[in-house]
Amino acid sequence: MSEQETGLSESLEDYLETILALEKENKVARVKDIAEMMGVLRGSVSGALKSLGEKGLVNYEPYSFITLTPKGEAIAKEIHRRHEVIHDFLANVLQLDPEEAQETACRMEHTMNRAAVDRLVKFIEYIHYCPRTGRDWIEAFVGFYSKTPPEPEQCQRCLKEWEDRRT
Amino acid sequence: MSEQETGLSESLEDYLETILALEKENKVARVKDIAEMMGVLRGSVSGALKSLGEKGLVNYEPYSFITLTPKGEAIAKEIHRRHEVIHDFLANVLQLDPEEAQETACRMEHTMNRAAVDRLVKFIEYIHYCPRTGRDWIEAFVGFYSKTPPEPEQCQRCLKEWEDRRT
DNA sequence: CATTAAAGTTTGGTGTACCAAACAAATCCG
DNA sequence: CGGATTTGTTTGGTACACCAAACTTTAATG
Repeated sequence: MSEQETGLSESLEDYLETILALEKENKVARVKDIAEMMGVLRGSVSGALKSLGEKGLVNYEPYSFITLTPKGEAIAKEIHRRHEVIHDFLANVLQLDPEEAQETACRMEHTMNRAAVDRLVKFIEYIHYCPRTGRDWIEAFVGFYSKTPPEPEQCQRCLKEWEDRRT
Repeated sequence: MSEQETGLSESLEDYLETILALEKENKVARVKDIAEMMGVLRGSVSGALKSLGEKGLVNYEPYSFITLTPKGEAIAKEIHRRHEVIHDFLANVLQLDPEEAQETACRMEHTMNRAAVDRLVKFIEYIHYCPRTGRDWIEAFVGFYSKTPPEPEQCQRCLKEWEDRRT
């Protein structure tokens, strides 16, 4: 019981997310595929499924295919959504390289609750919506973080160019 | 060995961070204070200190006062820095309420590595440096997330007001 | 300085999450 | 069909992080 709102451990949240992905890909999840996708042995999966089954989050009988219950699916989808939002921010706003964004999102999805992620969604929307920011403002961020601090006049020039583009 | 770059568990990272805080406050850390600050029993602290001692991160002899080694201090300061950066983003950019920002930062500090936090620092700087954004742009975010999506003309009005302020 | 209280340690036990490897069931296909 | 292969389960064991409570050391003070 270490986690955020779901009352599940990171590990169990990951299992649900993985099962959701496999359900989409195939129709059901198989122990072997879960194990491969998560990089654990099949025995570990059996244990986790027993636990998720007892919590009413997966439909699981030994030797059966595995599907999410409505409750499990709701959690899986929420975690997956958190992952995507966070990944979007890391990759497209902060512009971390793809691999790093992916890995970091995998960890962060268990540490930001719904309220925080919702606010992050709004923030990303805000950047795109507000006429003062948007795509080109994000792109200009690359120049900011990769070069030494810009001269004030460089900012003025950039600002002027932007104003010209707006007319 | 579950964690980000330090090779330490979240738990051990938290111990280092707590010891750093206590060193600042008093001169050394005491088992009792660590336990209180972290909400664990003293016995748990002894175990953690043994582990940190073996790793060369704290100076620790049974019944002695506790201080960080240079190596331990470097890690503790880096974790603390991550906490502060993340907290700043959550509280002052996303504008989450203080308690939530605090708690979320405590969890996130273990999931973002140095590169990600460095980039986040740059991003926050960028918001304040770039003449198109800055303080008032952040403040206007409140209006964006608390009300229904703004009308385009509302954005135009807001933009005009900003341009007027700039002259 | 001797006793008591506070601080620190140790031991045994819990729950989680994993692995390794022996085992059982299901499936494949000659 | 029926053995071989694959897939899934179980069992025993490790590591971590904690608690509860017995115990030991240190410190406080009458």
